[in-house]
Amino acid sequence: MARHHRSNSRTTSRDVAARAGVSQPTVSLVLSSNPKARVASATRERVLRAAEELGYRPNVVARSLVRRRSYALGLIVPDIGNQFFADVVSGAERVATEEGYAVFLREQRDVPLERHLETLRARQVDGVILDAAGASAVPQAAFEGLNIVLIDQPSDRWPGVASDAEGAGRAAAEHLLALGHRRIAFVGPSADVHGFRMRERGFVRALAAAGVSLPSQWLRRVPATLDGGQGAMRALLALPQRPSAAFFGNDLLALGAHKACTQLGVAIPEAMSLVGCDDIAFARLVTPELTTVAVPARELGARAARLLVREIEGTGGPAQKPRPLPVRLVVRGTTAPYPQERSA
Amino acid sequence: MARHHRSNSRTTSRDVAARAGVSQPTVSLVLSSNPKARVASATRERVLRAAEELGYRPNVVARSLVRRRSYALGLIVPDIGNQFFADVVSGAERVATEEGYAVFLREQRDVPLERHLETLRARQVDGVILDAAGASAVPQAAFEGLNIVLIDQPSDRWPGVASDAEGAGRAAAEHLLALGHRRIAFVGPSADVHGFRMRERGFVRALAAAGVSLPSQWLRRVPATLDGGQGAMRALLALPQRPSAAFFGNDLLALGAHKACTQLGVAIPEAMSLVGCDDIAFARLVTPELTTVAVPARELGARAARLLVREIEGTGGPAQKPRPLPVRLVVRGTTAPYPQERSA
DNA sequence: TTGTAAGCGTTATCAT
DNA sequence: ATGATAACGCTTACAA
Repeated sequence: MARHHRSNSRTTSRDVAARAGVSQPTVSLVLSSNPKARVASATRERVLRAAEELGYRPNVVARSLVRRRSYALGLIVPDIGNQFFADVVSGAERVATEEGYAVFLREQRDVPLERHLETLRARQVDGVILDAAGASAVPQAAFEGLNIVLIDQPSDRWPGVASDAEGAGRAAAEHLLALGHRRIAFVGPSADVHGFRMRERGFVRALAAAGVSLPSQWLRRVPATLDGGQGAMRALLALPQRPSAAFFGNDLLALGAHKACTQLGVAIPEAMSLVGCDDIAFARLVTPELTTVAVPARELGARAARLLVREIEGTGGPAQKPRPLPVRLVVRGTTAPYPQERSA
Repeated sequence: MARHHRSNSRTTSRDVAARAGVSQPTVSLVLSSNPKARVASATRERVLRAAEELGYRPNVVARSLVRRRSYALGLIVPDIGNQFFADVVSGAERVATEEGYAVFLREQRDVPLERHLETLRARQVDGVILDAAGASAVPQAAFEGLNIVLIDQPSDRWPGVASDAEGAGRAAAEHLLALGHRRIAFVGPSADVHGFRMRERGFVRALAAAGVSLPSQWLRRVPATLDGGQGAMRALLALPQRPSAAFFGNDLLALGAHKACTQLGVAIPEAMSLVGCDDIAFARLVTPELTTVAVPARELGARAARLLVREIEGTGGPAQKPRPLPVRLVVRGTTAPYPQERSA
């Protein structure tokens, strides 16, 4: 194997050209693997060898400038600390890398979405994936000339991917109903995120379809955290009329509730059935393990990236509306038949 | 407020120049806020207004090409799904953004470190943060001409930041010893990561200093996951000679062990004391809550980014060796005095 | 103080 | 098949 002089990126296509005894554009022709440009296999060999020997790596920045394509994507998520979003990021990053795109990661936190879009645009990203960001609240101008893909947030302006959030809620409700529960609570995130609203809607509708009502004191909105879920369950348990089961907008909430029950000596699932949503790894940590609705977070990220790349490159059909990714009820230990119905 | 024509990034400094009636370099001079270039405040005003009106955003790619600085950082972590690394990423991203740098996120997974470095270099990143990657196993050439900062992985070639891993192990040991435990196990990740080895070393040394030995059947190495911890604890409990307490290389392992004890009816902390390490959010989920050693993951990421930027920009002192970030023992519910010693 | 010119490292359009 | 030549949008001397 040839000895590399320096894999230093200061080596330019000029250097390679000099060493191979060809012109600089020829080097570009050889290495960019432009299909419509044939080059004599003899010179091709010489160029490749020279490049190899010099450890040449094309300067992507220069390429971006002239091609007006950066082969870079922006990825904006609310909170990387949340396992669910971490998985989305992981999936998106993998696909993007496979497709030859690099990804600029942004956490929303206190920076307004608009600013993120601005700075990403300044970096000439070819597109942006927005996960659960309040895209509708931002002036159109901010998106001008940007390829956008939304995750869990339908829009008729931009394409997107989503899980079957309504189906998730429905699956949870039907599971609980089938077990004989009729006094069922719902605990949802206070954040106004479309996916969460849909989970709630699917749940509420399925209850209604079964003739089961959801009184307001059993419908609680709290921050989507462990503490939020814990507080909500405490409140529920303090009610004169306790529910016998509850569905939660995500696993964090459900796990918080799980803890509240354990602390207060409320037996799970005998005295209280719990259903979460997402199926994060920690759902199996608690005892009994959490019954939940599995949502394919990584797959969501992966598809978003794939969709965006397709959009950028103009490949793929004419914006075929992708149907939501299916969710799957995972029955574990936190749900049991409603006590009174056992004889049935 | 003036009406923007289009905040489209196709607006170039030329357009601004035309509208302001100045030459293009003048626009550059005004907007790049180059200190050593004074421009008449009248023209400055005109330029700024024109830029504002056209919604001009400088093309960072073009700037990168000529400055030979991309104001972009690479950030390579083993696994974003791991809460700890997610926090590191979050901290690093925040600081980088504050300092005007964008970050390319890379998950190691199956892609070899060398490849990541290569593609990041092709993108002209100004530096790379490497978290718990096997940097020493990679040929020097891969790092040639790259600014590197290591996290939790000391090296005399590159600067880095680390937590006081040895102190973490020591703190855990001293806590357990103070409670009267003498039969103490250690469960560590099988992965050969420096930080983990140091946690182990601190732990083992503190035991030795107290005259307590760690027989080999109480020292277990398993994958750093919930399942790994669960399996390790099962094995420990199956031993003819059970330990009365155990320290774990990270919280995932400890939580897995927690679950194993619960499943097998081993009372925590009465029959088994557990100490984790990291203090991830889920440490408080279980009942009783996990005693652990808190490691400032976000701060680690933040400092790494700060250090890298300093290195890149040549500011800051001459590579002052930063001391490890302090860790803190958080005593919660999984540790109790050794039964026999209660009378003392 | 400001305009002119050169060049960053590529790709792309021509001639040859 | 390959080599000039001209961009891409910006920064940075150097003139004017």
